[in-house]
Amino acid sequence: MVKKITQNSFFGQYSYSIDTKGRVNIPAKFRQVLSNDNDKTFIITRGEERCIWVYPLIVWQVIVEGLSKLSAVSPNNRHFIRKTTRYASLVEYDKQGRIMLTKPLIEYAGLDKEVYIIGALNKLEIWNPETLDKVDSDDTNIDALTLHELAKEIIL
Amino acid sequence: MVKKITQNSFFGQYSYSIDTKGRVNIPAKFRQVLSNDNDKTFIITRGEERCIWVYPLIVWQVIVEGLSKLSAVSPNNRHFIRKTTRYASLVEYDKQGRIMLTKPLIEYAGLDKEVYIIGALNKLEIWNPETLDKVDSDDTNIDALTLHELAKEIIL
DNA sequence: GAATATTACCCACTATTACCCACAATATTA
DNA sequence: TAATATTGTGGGTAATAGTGGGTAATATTC
Repeated sequence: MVKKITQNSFFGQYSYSIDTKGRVNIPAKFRQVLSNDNDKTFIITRGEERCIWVYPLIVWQVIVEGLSKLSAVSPNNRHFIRKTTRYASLVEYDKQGRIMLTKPLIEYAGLDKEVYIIGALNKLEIWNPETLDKVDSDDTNIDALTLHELAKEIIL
Repeated sequence: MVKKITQNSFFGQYSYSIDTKGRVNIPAKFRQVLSNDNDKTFIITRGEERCIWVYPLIVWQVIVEGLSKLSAVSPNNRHFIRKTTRYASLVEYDKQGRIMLTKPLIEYAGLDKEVYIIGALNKLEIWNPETLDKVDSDDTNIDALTLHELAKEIIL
């Protein structure tokens, strides 16, 4: 039995392949820490930097709640809400543990046969390996000083 | 019964071997000081300088808590979270007290049959002996001033 | 409504992992 | 010192995981 403490908490990088039908396996390690009330259901949507974000149903619901509290009067908020929900799609995994990705999302993330699936705490990310490596090595967006501050607060 | 004060606190260096299935024994001395709530579970991940870091579940949990407080909206935070969690993997030790290392981590640390397992306070480190010796004798990375500062803070 | 594409639901095969049991070497206890 | 328990290491086997594909049901298009 899986510990409560690790539920819906994902980390690690895995290499998987998409088949001709657009299906990808959800890594077994991730399926094992899903809380039961997710009911095999994920929400897939556009992530930042050309990846696909995969949220367990329960986690997604919390996000929606948060969004609904944002006032729709502010243009910023409206934009953020639209951006987050517009490309979202609900999927269930099959007997073999695979979900089917939508064509628009596959295209958005530029996915080929091989993909990386990485755990990002409350969600998963699906990447074209090349894209991830590029984003990873490109630290022009990253402020080294802030990183250093973060590292001081969180003892590794 | 083990004293609270020594729980999840590791010291010393041991020599062990990895078998053909990628399993390594967790030294008995280390298993004995694990707090029960770890439930035989570790998180293994990439360490600095080509070693593998092995965190008891409870220790890791504190790190994750810190990370969860960071918003994913900031690129800096996303980068830091991904960097920290990307190569992590949850493992349990078996009846014989062994954990199974993942292929990517074995490769990263350049592990052969023989390894050193050393206690590093809140975590363990698994090294290829050659790599450790090299890192150990090469102190060009060490900033003497920082060492001096550390020595002032921590009475040895 | 017919033709075509898409999806849901099976089944099958292979590689990997989890779960045993075994045993020698070392440590502990009587 | 003899007996017993623990530790480190190896290996066999059943179960699981990852991947591919067939086909019937459903949806879409003309």
